[in-house]
Amino acid sequence: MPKEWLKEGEERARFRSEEQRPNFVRLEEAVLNRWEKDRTFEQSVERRRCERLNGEEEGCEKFVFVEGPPTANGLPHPGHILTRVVKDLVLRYKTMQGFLVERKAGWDTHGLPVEIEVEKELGLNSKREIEEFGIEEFNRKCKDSVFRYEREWVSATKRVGFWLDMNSPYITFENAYIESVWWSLKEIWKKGLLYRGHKVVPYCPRCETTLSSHEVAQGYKEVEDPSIFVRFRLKHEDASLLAWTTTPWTLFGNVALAVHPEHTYAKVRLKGSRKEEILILAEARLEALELEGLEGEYEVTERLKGSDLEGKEYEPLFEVSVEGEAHKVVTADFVSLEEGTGVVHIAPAFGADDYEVCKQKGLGFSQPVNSKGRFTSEVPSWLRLEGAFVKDADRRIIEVLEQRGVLFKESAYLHSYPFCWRCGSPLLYYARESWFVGMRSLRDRLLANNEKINWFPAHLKHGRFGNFLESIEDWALSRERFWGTPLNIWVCEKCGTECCVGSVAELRERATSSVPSNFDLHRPGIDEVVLKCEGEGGAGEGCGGEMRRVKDVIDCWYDSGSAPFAQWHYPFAEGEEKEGREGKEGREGKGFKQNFPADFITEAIDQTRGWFYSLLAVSTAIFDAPPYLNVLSLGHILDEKGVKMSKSKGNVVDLNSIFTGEGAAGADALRWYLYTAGPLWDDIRFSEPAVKERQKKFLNTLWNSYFFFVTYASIDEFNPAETGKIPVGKRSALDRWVVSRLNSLTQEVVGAIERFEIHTAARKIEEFVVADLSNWFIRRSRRRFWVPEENFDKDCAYLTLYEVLVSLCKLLAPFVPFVTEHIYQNLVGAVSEEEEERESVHFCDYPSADESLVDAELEDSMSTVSKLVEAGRRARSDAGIKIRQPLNEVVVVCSGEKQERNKQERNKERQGQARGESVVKFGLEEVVREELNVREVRFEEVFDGGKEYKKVEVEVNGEDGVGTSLFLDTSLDKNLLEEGLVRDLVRRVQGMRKELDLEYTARIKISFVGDEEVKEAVKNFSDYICEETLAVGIEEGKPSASSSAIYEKRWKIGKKQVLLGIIRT
RNA sequence: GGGCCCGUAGCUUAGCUUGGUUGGAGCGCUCGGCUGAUAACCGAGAGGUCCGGAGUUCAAAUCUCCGUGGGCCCA
Repeated sequence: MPKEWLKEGEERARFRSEEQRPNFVRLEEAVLNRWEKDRTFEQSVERRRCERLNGEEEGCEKFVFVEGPPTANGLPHPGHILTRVVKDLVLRYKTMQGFLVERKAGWDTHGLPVEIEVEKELGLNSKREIEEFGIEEFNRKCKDSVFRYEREWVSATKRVGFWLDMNSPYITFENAYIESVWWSLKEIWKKGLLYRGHKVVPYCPRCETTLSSHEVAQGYKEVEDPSIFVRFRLKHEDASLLAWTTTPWTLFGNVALAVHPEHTYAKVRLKGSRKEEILILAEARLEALELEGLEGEYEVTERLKGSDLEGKEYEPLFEVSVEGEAHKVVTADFVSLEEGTGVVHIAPAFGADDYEVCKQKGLGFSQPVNSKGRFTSEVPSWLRLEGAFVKDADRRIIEVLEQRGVLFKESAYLHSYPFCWRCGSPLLYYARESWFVGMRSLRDRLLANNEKINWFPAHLKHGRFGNFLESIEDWALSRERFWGTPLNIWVCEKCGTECCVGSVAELRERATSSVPSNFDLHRPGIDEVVLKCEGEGGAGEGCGGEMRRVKDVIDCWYDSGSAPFAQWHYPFAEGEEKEGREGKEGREGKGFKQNFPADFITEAIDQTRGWFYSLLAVSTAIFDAPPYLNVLSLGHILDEKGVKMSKSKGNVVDLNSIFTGEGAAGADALRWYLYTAGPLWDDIRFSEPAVKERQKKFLNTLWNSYFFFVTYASIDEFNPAETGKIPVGKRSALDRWVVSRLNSLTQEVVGAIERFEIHTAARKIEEFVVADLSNWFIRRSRRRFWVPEENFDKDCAYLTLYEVLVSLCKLLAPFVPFVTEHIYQNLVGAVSEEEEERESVHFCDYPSADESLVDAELEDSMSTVSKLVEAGRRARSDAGIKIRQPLNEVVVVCSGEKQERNKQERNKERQGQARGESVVKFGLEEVVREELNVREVRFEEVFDGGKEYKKVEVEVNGEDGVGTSLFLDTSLDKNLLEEGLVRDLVRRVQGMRKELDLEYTARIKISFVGDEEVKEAVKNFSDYICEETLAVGIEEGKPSASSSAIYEKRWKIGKKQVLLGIIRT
């Protein structure tokens, strides 16, 4: 650009020059520093809070996100990084789309896993030892432990570029949070949904604690247990029901026998060698008898349905007292015919199904085992089993059954049985008293609220999650533990009245002694608070006795399920609650009502029955509303072998090696890898080389495209602001094509992100960058940039590339926020007049497709062009003529319609010229001509090439492509050969310039030694050679002076030897 | 044991909704070409029981059923 174009005193805008091979890690760290310094994240949010729309100040629409709180008592795992970068992508995208997206961090801090970690550290082994150690101190240790790795979490979060407000997070152990949880529990209590009951839970008798399902799953072992078939004699007829069990010790707790109501049962008369008797069992399980060798020694005397057996009474096996009705046959759907006899022994103290069926049928309860897993005095004394561990008593029990003549058969049974993962004791399924939330009665509401939620992937809605809701159980809320939100129920020691305290104020009001202002609501302090019995409602009708808190804490899933309101200390936080989100007012508030329901949450698939459920459960119980409208479930990160990464397996990749150090890939590379690996809901097989590969493929190509632009734009002193707007319609076909592709791409990307098909969006962008932008547009345009003089087409090329790069930055900003920020700040920051525009790509609006710039026909034609070029190259390859050798022509044979279109395209250009517009040189034909290095491209309907022409079929999409073929003229004359030779020389000189690492604009002198043909070729094409290589001259002979400024190299071109020397001027 | 998801070249995967020429890419491998943006790129080649079986159909990677291997959640 000539200097004289500049107005006087005007500073020339220059793009900052770049390294060809950037250190992405350093680049990212620089961007992070700048974000920190400029408070870019905070600004990106605030700018949407109060934006000028149509001249009026108005807050933007909210897009509400709730952070699923992690626990910081362990290091962040690649799986956590995945959720963080997915959240970040969606939230940045929505922000750029103009939504106000606040992002409050959260920490999940309570629960058994935390306690167990601390127990390990302290060397404690049981609840009793914790109590001896002191609950206060123990809980203090727990509190410390949950932030042990906070620093690592915060730094990892920042390092991957997850913009999250970690300065004011919600923390589940804080009093305010607990108070909100208490409030919600009281709401549930007021609805009569919080009740005390029994639940059969996996229980370790040695540790005296229940185990969570996760812990149970860790401890299954294959063991051999006794398998016994036992007769239960009917009271009013001469027959026995035959039942099967693998846990003889549970027979002391027998209360009933269960049969399936629909299945057929057989009355069987045994005869032959055995003592004659009548047994009843499921017909389908008669094989149980046959296995006993009774084939042919029994006959079926009667068949009846299970329901016919209901109500029959039988004689108890042992004299154990039962509270309530007992020893009857009941029907139950869970009775299976796959094992046993179809008659199931029911002990409500030792089985969840057993407990449920007894409750339903109004039967009693018997608990002959204490909390240490030992028999109580309920067991008849003559058995001498009192105090014995239940699992050790099986042998003795079998002997007694044998003696009593009720043992029908005994064998060994190999199955998997759970053991305590910590101490190795066999677990018992054991009925414990527990507090429940009556979710079963809310089933229909849960299902109805689930209908209002969009699930990604969709199958979860009515699949895994829907099925789970269909058969929802009451929520066993209480835990007999220490570190958790204390259950806010107090019971009167005198009259048994229970009350639920819903706030700290209420606690203070009803306490018999004063509660200090900074009172910690955790155990053990809260256990000391005694209330005065004023009846349930606290209206003074109580007995006046002392009320003490039940000792339980609550399931920490309830904590995180309360996040939508508890993070705002709802309903206690004052002055922030205005209208709800649906209303027109008050959308700017920070309170619960402005942020409910959430628009979006995402976590890994294992949260389906975890957080995704606990949120819905709490929200349904209290507000009867869905807590989130869109939920994205993510897959897990597996290691290279496809095994889930976990601490215990030791296969967790240390992500620090990706974020820091020499040759590390960086956060953008990691993000891009995770986004492109596959659908987010599928598991990802993670490997570091794969991350590197993504970087090589995508980030480097993106960078190179940018680098190319910056390099040449600097040489040419191109400034988009000065060039001004050139309507896309006036630019060359190549420009119009890439702009069309960009807009098509934008359309596809936005659509894919909306469906959370992030991988589709990312892969489409990658394809565009690598194939369309870099390998086609830029490669094809190289010569357009290389022309030394000013020209309209060059301006078009620069402007087009510039615009595409800037748009691409915006399109990519949510995906790879660092490199796009860096590129954007150079491209736009260097030239834009608008202060706001310059600051950050993340303040920009997300691109939307301009459909007027999409030219499907042109895209189609270009794809045909590339097919023709491919075919031409194949033809050359077949003919053994390299691309550098110019040829006379190619002839494309295709339908008349196609030719017509081509003609139109050419006419358009000519009309443009006729109107005096700047010359648009690059039509599609031109692309083929240059790519195939031929002097002419001809289109014919029919062509018979003859033997000089190499014919190749072309595969062209669409109907008019049928029968398209290409003929390459392979004939060579002296002039063509000479030009080919010259191009070989130019190529060698360029290679030498590159080896010398010369400035792009450096001038040189060339010397050469070669045969007569070389001499003649150089003579005829010396201008061309000089122009291409920026040489001031080319001379025959060895360079006169041998100095260090001379670089000589001997080349073999075909069969010729050529010596080339270049001299810097 | 139950529910849901996944299985395509040595590896990573597209295609499956709506069945229709010869299942398409990338990495890696062999050969050739291009290149003063590129760690790239282009052309040719080698590499597939589309997990197995059955069914529906004129036609199945695609739809249905039954297996099998893996994953997740729950018993």
